[in-house]
Amino acid sequence: MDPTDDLLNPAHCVSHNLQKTARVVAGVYAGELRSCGLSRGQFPILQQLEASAGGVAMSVLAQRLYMDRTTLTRNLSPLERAGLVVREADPGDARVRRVMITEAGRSRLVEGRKAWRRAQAMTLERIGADSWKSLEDDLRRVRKALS
Amino acid sequence: MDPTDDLLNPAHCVSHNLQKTARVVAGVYAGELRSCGLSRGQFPILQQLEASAGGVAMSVLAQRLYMDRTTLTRNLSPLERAGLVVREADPGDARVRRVMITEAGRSRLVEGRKAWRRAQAMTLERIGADSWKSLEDDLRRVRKALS
DNA sequence: CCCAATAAAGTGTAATTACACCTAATGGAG
DNA sequence: CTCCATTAGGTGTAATTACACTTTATTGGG
Repeated sequence: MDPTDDLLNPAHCVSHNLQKTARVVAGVYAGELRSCGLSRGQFPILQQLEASAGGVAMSVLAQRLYMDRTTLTRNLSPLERAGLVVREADPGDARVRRVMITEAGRSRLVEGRKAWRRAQAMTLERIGADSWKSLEDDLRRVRKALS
Repeated sequence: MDPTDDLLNPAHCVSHNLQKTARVVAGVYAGELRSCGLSRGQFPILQQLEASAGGVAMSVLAQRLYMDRTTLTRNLSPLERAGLVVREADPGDARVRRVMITEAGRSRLVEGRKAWRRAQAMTLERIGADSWKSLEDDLRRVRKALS
């Protein structure tokens, strides 16, 4: 008997298991980040932008975040309204819009990282650092295998 | 040096790693389920309702799905509009609304499970069934540890 | 019995997600 | 140089997520 037969039961759904675990974990981070006015989705965007000197094109940023490009467009709106990022035309290619973090964005990130670190430390303590190390590798493998 | 120091770097964020992996995987399932008119979020709800004979209270259903109760309220709207579920008052407690799957919901689930099984088989083939077995256990442990 | 604490559920608002579709700019084939 | 396939990006629409707040019903202490 094929041992994967058991896994073809909806209770073992890869998508739903990841989804609901992500929801539970996101709650911890959202709770800490709220104190500095950042949402769980905004922090990774700013974090990625800080590491991208000179700005980065929408499509490239979306790929790095494993995010749909149109989702990123919507998610940047509140950040732009808050003055934490700017979008400006690329001098070499008029189709490209380069996204950049502002000074206000950088200083918000300083606060954000403190909150994030509390959430990460809290989470690691509860699930175990070693446990997370192997889980993180497994998740990376899953993304690589499917994209 | 504390080996968890390295994990306190935003690149190792538990929340974001789970979130982006969930997004990638969800794409596979959404692609297959679209053919039968169910979204990635609707399938687990119907699946859970089919296993709950006699209907189930909103709060209980939300807990079983590791979902916020108010999120569930919104997610049931399209399902109710489509006639796949009904909400009716509990005879014993007027505060409680029992959610039930309809006949139309059950027959949609028959189609949904075929689509789901394709997505699950496709995913397992790419990430490896053994790999998923241990990952599934780890994810369950994470949920248990945080909720 | 009465009322305050608790519990179940919905609503306002806003962010997150993404498919289908649209516009505009680029660049290569002829 | 022209034309059109390709690429970058935004918009319409709709589902997903969840906090703060409200409403309604139950229940337990006095």
